[in-house]
Amino acid sequence: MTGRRTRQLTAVEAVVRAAHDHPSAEEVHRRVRQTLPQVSLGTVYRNLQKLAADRRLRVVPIAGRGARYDGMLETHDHFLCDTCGTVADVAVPRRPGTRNTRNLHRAGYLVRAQTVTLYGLCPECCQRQETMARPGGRRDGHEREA
Amino acid sequence: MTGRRTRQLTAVEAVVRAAHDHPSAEEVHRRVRQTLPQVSLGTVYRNLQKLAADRRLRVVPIAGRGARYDGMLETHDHFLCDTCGTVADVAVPRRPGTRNTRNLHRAGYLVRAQTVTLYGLCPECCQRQETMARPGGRRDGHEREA
DNA sequence: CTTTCTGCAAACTCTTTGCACTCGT
DNA sequence: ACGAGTGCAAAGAGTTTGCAGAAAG
Repeated sequence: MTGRRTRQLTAVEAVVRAAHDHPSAEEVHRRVRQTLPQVSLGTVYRNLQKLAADRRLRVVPIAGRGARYDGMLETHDHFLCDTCGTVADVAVPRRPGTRNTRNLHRAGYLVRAQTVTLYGLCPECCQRQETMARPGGRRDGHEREA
Repeated sequence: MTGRRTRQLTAVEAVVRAAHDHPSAEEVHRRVRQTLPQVSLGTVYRNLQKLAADRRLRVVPIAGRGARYDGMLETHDHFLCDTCGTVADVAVPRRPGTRNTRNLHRAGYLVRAQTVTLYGLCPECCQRQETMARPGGRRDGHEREA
């Protein structure tokens, strides 16, 4: 499954690895173009897929709208802001024992990886909401936004 | 944000609540039609959105392809099979307060919910793969964490 | 030289939306 | 009766794919 090392593949991997935000495919395309101005979006998608299949990057699925890509391979988790939609890397320390998945193993599952995803408000949005919260005004956190 | 109780809304909620698999919007539409034959897909989407906003169901985002809906509101987690793509409810017991979201709170995050998603092979696919693995046959060397 | 990969554009899938009409309240 | 909700169909967003030509091995 190794395939050829084309400059497009190399560039896509470099971009994802260098990115500290969690870029969408379209965003990766934009960045790759700074080096290889005429790469096509289709090629970016193909290479992202290939890298994901080879486990050289992670795919972070987001509700509704498309996926995000994450070059960080070490174990870490994600925080998704309800309001602004940004994805942040967070460390949710867990015990190394993986005692939790033991009963799954017994049930016949083969657990390859696990992700913790947290939902809520990021510091910025949290503060903004606090500022808007006025006595008498009722607030409730509904995700919307586009 | 309550809105009107239309028969479409009621039917969509009933279907999602009754479902034990994790149906896609299209699948929900198919099922709702058994009761209300001429509901439109658009309406199903609108009602699924509304129910999600009111937190009367959960949205389970899947990589690449569309979202799945889950009527089970109690805390539980999901297992995604790498091969067949099915979503299964699993119980990953955790200690109530012990998760270290405390440092996130300190950092200014407001954590509303958290999900654990496990990836790997479901019992069926696990067995199928075992059967195919022959001595001398190449191994697909993707062993990663647990 | 062969085979895989690319660019392009069209096709596809999933989801959202504008509009006129319907039906809860 | 008023306006939120609906059906329909068309538009949007995101992703995949067929094909002729380019380029990695």
